[in-house]
Amino acid sequence: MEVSLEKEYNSQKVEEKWLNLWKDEMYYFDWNSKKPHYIIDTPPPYPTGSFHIGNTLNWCYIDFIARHKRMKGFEVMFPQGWDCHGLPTEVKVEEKYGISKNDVPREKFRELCVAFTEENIEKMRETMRRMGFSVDWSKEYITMYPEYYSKTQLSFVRMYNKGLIYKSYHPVIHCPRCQTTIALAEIEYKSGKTTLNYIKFDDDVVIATTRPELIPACVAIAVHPSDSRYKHLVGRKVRIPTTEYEAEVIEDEEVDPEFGTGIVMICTFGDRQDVKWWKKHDLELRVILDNNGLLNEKAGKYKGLTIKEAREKILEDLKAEGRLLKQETIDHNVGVCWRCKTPIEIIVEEQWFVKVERNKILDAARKIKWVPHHMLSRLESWVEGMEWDWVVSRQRIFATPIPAWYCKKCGKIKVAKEEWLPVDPTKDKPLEPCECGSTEFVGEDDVLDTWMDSSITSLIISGWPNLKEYPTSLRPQGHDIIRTWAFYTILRSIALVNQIPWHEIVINGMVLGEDGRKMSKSLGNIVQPDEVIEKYGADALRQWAASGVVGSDVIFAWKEVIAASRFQQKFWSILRFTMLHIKDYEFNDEDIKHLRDADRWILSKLNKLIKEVDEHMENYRFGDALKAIRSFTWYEYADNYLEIVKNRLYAGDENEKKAAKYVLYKTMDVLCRLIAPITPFLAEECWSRFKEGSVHLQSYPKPDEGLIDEEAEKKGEVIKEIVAAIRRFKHDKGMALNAPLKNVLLHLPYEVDVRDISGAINAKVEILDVLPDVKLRVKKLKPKFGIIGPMFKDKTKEIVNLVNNLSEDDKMEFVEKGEIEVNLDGQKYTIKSEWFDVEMEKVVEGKAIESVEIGDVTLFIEV
RNA sequence: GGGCCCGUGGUCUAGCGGUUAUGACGUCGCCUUUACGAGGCGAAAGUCGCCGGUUCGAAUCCGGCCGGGCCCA
Repeated sequence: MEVSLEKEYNSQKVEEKWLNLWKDEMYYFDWNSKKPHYIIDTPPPYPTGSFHIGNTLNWCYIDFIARHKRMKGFEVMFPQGWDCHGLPTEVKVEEKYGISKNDVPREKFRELCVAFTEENIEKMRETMRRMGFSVDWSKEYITMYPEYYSKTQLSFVRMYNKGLIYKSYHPVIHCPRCQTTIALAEIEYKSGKTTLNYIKFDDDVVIATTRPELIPACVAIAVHPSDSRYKHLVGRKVRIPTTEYEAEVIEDEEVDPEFGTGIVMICTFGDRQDVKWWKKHDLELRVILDNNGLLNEKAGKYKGLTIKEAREKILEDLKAEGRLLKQETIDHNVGVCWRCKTPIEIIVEEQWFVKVERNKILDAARKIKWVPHHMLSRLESWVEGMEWDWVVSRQRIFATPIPAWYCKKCGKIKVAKEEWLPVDPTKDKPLEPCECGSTEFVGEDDVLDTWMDSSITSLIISGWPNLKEYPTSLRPQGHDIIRTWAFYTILRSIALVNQIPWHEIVINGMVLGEDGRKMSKSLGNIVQPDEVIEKYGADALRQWAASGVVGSDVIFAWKEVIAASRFQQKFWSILRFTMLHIKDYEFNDEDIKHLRDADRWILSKLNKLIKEVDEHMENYRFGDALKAIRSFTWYEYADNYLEIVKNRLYAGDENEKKAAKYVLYKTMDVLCRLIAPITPFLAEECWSRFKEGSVHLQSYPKPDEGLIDEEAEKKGEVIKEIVAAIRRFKHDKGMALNAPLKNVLLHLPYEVDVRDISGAINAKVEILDVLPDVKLRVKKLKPKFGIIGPMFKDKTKEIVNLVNNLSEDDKMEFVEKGEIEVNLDGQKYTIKSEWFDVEMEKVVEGKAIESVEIGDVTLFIEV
């Protein structure tokens, strides 16, 4: 075993070394293991090609949990998936090859997307491996491969057969540029300016609209029921300008009387509010916009125009008729396609829908433990506000095909049988004829929303359709996808197996840039994990990740990473010191009999630390866990204990040394294991220098209750305080800290081991039985408000002041007798000294020695 | 406009009814003390966003306001 350690901890060298030595098999999950199982439904990232710092935070949390649980004796499944399908890749591939998806055969385009995604996945895997995540790579799943998407299709078939999926005409959100339907969750809102037009429909009916091009689609006119200006209009039929249609004036609470004229036209459809009103008032449907973005014959003479052209033309016509009364510029928010930022439209099309059973989902969500709990309300308010079912059909190519056909003869829908899967209806045929006897079909060329793939991850990792066990233990994810991934997963789990998907969900925050704002290219505040790893190593980045609070957004801070790497150096120096002294030491539990006060003190603290850290880890408080480890290691163990036992280690007798070495060995053993989930490389390297095997295959430390000893802690604290007081004394006197002192005399009301004190301060230490010429004095009377407050209520402050203002002699008498009588507002009160914490002080008069007070200890120092 | 979260030394943060408000970074002194100078010892620095209320007592609980963030409309 190597005993001399290099002075500097080189994280790059160490981390690369372990990346080469560790085997993937260390983290393989075994269904047959007798240990309790812990299954994590990890997020399958979208393969953009770069594993960003937000992913890093999320995966650090997962890895802390996985490693901790493993060491606690669980068989942990930490799978890794990739959510591949979707528009972003289609767009990238189009850019890369300079083509449009319709320029090549569907199959060819799909192949290009697959190849592109495979490269991206490989890049992201590299970063993940470099971070030291204990992923079970044998459980990797990739949603674009048939073995995965056939399960997506299976889930579709089963939900269709249960009546949970249907086809229907419905208003849907449509991106005119991408030529596809998008989900509510895919809308982004951008603020901007627009023109509000005041248009006269009738002499006393003037509406305000930002969408004049939709006037031909106007199916009603609405006013607020309590708007006295327009009471008389309700029920009147008004001719709609530019058309032959008429619309009735109706009342609705949701009309904003402050906006425009307080009269609003309802169109099918200008925005989601129109859809709500259309449904609520059972209005006519007059769709004037086709999904190619052009107006149709229902728009009359405006047929064939684009939205923009129609707007100009209609405004021009209205102006000519004298109907355009006023135009003003206003701020408004416009819904845009999240991908291409084109303003979205609402159109009516036949689509596939998944039923949203709101109450079932809410019941299920409430059975899951949410960490932090308030994240549940985000899901609740989302679900409660849902107006439409989930549109799952998309007009794209790179996605899971919808396994359905339409009979050419009778038009009936034919959904695939389970055993036919996977299928691609654009090239495969159903294996049985239609009920009408026909064998002629048209394959569905719409595909499924990507969330249909990724919302069954909890099921897939559990072996579905042959579930091995369910629900899973944990879902770790960001709060940005509560309304999508979390919501859809719960929906699907209920729909398919009628169970919650996980027992717990832990939500991580977003990573903000150093300026406290969301990381974005335009702000130039992006930090890539690879850059941090290159400079300070994965462990330092992992410590940064641990330092936040789960659920809160975390600011990326280089100084945190630097502080983390300094701690690693400190840890390493402690190991160096340890190895220097224990190289010839055989660990022996018998040596416990040689322990001195200082040893028992630090061991007691160490065992309390174990309890504390484990509790923090169990509750996902990684920041608190790391903080506890750091402050114990640095400020208790290194700064105090090691300084105190140095003299014993260098100059003590055999038994004195044995005790200290016992502590050195034990503490390093525990610290390596405690910190292993957070800094796996550092822990492994340190472990390997003094023990066999991998620290990651050890058990998490368990507290030894027998070593938790309040009495020892009290004595240890006194030793520490005395040593610190002497240091301070020397510092104040301008002496070197190791300068010898003639003599130190101690007076204290209990026995304490002076061996280490003497060694640490470089002086002879004697215990005095009797105090020399000193005077006792009451230094402080600290009121116990918990007792006095309720007793004296509003008199409390005055009582406390009275006591504090007593003369020195009276205070002394008060403490000696245990009570005193005071007058307040002519009333007498008896005050007991036990209602106060009494601090005494000793004063030496006219002596050539200095005295220092620490608690109930008096120090006399002869220089 | 709605929901949720958050305002504590220069910066970030702990505390969430009871002493003199925690810690880190930074700042300022001092120190070649044989693991670590990326270290050690010590010091200065805060009217706990503002205004009310509850209470003997509020950073902490309640209400309002102001400011920030996230998600949504």
